[in-house]
Amino acid sequence: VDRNVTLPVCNDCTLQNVTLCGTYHTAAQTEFDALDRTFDRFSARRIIYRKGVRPSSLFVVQSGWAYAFRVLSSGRRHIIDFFVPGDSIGLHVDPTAPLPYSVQALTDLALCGFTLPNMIDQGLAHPSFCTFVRTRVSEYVRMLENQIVCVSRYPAMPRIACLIINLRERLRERGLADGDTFAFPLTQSHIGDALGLTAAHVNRTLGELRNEGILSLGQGELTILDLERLSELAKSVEG
Amino acid sequence: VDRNVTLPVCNDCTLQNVTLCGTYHTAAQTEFDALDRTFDRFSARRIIYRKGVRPSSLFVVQSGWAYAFRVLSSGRRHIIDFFVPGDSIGLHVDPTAPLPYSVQALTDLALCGFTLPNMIDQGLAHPSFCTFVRTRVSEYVRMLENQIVCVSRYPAMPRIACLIINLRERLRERGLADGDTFAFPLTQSHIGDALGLTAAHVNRTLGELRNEGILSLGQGELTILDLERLSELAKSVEG
DNA sequence: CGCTAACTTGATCGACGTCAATCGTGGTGG
DNA sequence: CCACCACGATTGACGTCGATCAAGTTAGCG
Repeated sequence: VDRNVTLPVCNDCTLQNVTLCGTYHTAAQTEFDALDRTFDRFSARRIIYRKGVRPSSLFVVQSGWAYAFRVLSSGRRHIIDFFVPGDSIGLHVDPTAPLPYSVQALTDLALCGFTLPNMIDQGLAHPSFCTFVRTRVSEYVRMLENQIVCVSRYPAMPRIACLIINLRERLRERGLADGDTFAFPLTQSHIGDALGLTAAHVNRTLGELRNEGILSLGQGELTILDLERLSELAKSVEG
Repeated sequence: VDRNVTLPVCNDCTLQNVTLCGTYHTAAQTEFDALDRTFDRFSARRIIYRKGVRPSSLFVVQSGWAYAFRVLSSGRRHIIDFFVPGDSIGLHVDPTAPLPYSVQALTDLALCGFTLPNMIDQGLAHPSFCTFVRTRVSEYVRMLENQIVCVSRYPAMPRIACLIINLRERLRERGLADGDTFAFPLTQSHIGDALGLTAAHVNRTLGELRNEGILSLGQGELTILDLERLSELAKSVEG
């Protein structure tokens, strides 16, 4: 963990319009400046939170990807959610309870950190912050509900299509996609562990998508070649 | 829908210690009494909320069961959650957004209703109410995350064991279980639609549980005969 | 005493897991 | 510069869980 003394300037942050901290900063700048703030770098594979600890900070991802996961009693890993730049780590959890999952850096990662629970408690006094939190949480709940439908009822192809469409959406919202091309650091194991599939089967399914000319994938970059058909595959999931 | 003029007296409510409204009532009785309150009865199978509408009331279940569901494009139903007495209907959703699911009465149902969003907005001024809401929501989030792991990684037996153990827990918290016997109005289709299984397969799996002497089930009542082994089957799920 | 919803059971089939081997590639040390 | 290694991608053979389809059977209900 590399903790810098010099904090980045929020006004220069390209994500300020989509982040929790940006919302707070806009709502009450002087109060925000008084917060206990850090800027941390984690290298890929580094564990950021370990399941069972009480979270001490809320992190906002500035760059890089991370993911929340559990290790099942069978030893297999289950990935609950991915974090991309702009996302908050630790927003949907009860800050007074032990974390129900671990969080690991998927790529090199830069995080803005804020001490809990002060940050939330103070922030909630501001309506715009409050709305932001409520919206994110109910968005996350809807996402989880969708995910349950997806993994419990649909075969591999729509699950994968759905994951890719969702990530595309999130990355585009944050200005991190160049048309239908974007960074995609997930391995096939990550995809499998997130969707309840084996890496072998993910491979076969991705192969099919490539053969059909629906997407191309390599060098940590994904390009959707035929959004029409990919959406078609994914949209059976929407209830 | 049968809307009574005479409201039940909260002080007589056997669930007041576990409900959202009970918490509010305790925190601020006169303010609570000024709320716009209703008491509604729905007969079994009646639709309470239809997906896509903006919820106008928050309901607290006084007696009976309900469930939240979506209809998939294939025409199949997916059950997202069950509501038992003491649960709030409409607590985890964004009250300003259209509902992401429909809600249907599973048995005859009695609900205490409160107009939204006033009830939430006013209530949040009280710390105990606020804590209650936050705890319920993060509980629900944890439950959804568990459910994703459950349905995406485990075969039918642990899924069913897990569902039964969870319902047992919730009913016991509310004093609605007589030892390990409790009301169980779900049909095998309900179970299947909640767990991503077909009714036929649920039937075979329940048959196994019965043959093994782990539980008995009939007449809308379930008895856990061997909690030890049932927990064993379910606990592979805990991450 | 029909009628319907729910439960039960059997036969067959397909998607996906498992296991195992191979290939490709980037990083590392000699 | 090259041998080596580890991790990820790829591919094949085979087995299994649960879906599907199709009968029955039971139970509640007017």
